[in-house]
Amino acid sequence: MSETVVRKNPRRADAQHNYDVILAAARAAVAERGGDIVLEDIARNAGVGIGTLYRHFPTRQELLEAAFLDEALELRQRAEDLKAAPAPLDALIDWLHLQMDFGAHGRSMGAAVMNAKHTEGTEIQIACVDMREAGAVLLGRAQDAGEVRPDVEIIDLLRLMHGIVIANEQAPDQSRVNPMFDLVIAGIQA
Amino acid sequence: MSETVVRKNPRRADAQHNYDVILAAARAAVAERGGDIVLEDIARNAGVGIGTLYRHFPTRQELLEAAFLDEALELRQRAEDLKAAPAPLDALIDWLHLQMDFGAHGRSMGAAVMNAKHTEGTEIQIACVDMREAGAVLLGRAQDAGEVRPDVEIIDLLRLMHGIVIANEQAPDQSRVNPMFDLVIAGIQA
DNA sequence: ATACTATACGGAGGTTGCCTCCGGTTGCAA
DNA sequence: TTGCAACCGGAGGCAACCTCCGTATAGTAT
Repeated sequence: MSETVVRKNPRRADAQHNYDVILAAARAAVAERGGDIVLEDIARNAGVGIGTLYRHFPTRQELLEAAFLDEALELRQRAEDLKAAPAPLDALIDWLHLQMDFGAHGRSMGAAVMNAKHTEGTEIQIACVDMREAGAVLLGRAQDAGEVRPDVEIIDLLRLMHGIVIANEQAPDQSRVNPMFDLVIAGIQA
Repeated sequence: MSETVVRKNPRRADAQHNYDVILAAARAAVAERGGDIVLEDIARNAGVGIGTLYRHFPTRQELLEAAFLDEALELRQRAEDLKAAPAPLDALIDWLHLQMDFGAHGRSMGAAVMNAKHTEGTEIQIACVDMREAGAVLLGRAQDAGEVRPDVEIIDLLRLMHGIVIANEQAPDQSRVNPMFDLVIAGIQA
């Protein structure tokens, strides 16, 4: 959750410290308010000036991406764990459920994490690709087992999970989430 | 597109005129910029003060809803038209495609139009309910024909359409939209 | 035609959040 | 210890939101 991120060209100790503190504050804020965080609040909670925040995270997007890095890593790990599960389709389903849970404050995460189209080599970009590839393995297993149609692609599934979350985000009742999910699952089965 | 909206307690002629002009400006803006319209631009283009805009549309949401009223009406009409189509499932599919096209600038519309949970009796609320019910008829026909599973609900389909649109909104390539759509369609079939 | 008033107009200005810029500060290597 | 590259931080400019209230006028009553 809060391991110090190591950088290629090492920064000064104070800079690294501020980076960590800001990131921690951002994570806390995202956890409770979702993606519509107020950057100046983050800075204040972190005990740094707004300028410092912007130096470390030039865009709101970058801050969000950094805040979600852990989630991407964990989702990848969960996929790894599920590779050994006996029922490939169930494993895939479980993992897709996790996708929705993790992206619960979805709008924010979605844009940041779902697409790995960002500047090559970013930590978050790599993490996203890894996560997606791990998911692709789960999908592949289910396909090899003949449980899922071979033409289904992991990116579509991930985006659908994301779509389900945000389409229900401002709805008062979350009761449609599961039916929608089941409908998608029905759609991928062989 | 621009029929004068009649109101219960008639307003002054100048007020009605301004209402119409503002709405026209809002529709134009929405058509080209999507939901992230700038209210002061709308007012300027309409040739009224910002105060006047806010009197007629106290919240951004209300303005958007009013701007999308036509689309909801047209979607309802399209559903009516498709009721006579020979192939029920194809008719449903066509209509769902229309949903995506109309909601193309989706984020804005989505919240406003997809849910009919707003204050009872609003024009837009009624229009949404009507639209959805018209869609439900299409769905029902496909179900009666044995082409779609009987447990599918129209609300889930609409939200999935919405979800597909917004999940792809910030993606550079729209190429996943159709696969995702097809996947959903596969999921509803009997 | 005139006067009256409920209704409507409009924009100045307060608020919030975004982001930049640059004078001052400081870690750290020599 | 010193010098400077790296870093800090917040003042301030900007954009958009929204409110408030003095002014204007449509519609009506006389």
